[in-house]
Amino acid sequence: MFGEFPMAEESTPQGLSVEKAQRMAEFFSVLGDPNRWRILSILAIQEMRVRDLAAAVDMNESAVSHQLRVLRNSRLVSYRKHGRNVVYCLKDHHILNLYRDVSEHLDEPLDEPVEEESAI
Amino acid sequence: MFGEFPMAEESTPQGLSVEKAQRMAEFFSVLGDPNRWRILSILAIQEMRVRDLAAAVDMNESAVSHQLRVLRNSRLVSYRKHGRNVVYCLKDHHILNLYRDVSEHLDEPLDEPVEEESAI
DNA sequence: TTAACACATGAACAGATATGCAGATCTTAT
DNA sequence: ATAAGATCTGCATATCTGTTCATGTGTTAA
Repeated sequence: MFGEFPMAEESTPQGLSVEKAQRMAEFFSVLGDPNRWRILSILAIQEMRVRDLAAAVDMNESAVSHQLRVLRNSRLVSYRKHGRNVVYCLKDHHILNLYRDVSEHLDEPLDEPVEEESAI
Repeated sequence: MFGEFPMAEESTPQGLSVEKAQRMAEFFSVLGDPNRWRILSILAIQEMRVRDLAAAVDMNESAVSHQLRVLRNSRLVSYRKHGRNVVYCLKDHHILNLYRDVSEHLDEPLDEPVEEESAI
């Protein structure tokens, strides 16, 4: 199930390969920006053209365009052209699962380290 | 289910609040680094002290310690002290769900924009 | 054709981030 | 007590990232 992310013990655990870790990190970085989340959350409600999107998130149209490119490259949004307008919409709804999972995580309590007696 | 992430249409869709988007982004940023993924993936296999972890990911012990602090602050790892050693382990296994979901996403195909006839 | 509009793109700047080094803390061993 | 070991922390720095401004491309309207 976890591919390169085995749960079984080994003598020298490898974990993810550098390449896979890199790809993971690249994707999560895309969701590591608040403005991209705001854009995505609006597109989850309704598709919208760039101009209106910029107004909705109170951002420069250019900035939104730059961010939309990032989201396109990550295949999180798709788009279609309406004359001189470009309408964007949420493409991969997997993102809603991510939102839910992380939302739950953010509500979990924080706990303290445990002190033990003997050394390793 | 999605809290501030409603699916229903509105006259002026709001999407996530700036604050919620910020918290989301902060968490995803933590997973936006390849070395942190490698650390997490090893801790998913077995708990480990800092020194061995550093050797396993071929990183400076200081760098690993810095990253572990980030992971601690995000409550992704927990730790316990064994004498002068500190043993870290994966705390929140939600991360395995995230890994699975994103892994699937990364394998999805990329498609092209659709050209339409009339303007908006 | 010309002008206005919508969006994309490239360069540049400011702010954020990861890493390495040096030093500090705390623990165990001699 | 002294030394050595394991980890953490503050600082400096090189790199990355997001935004803005200016410009470019393509489309609609006059």
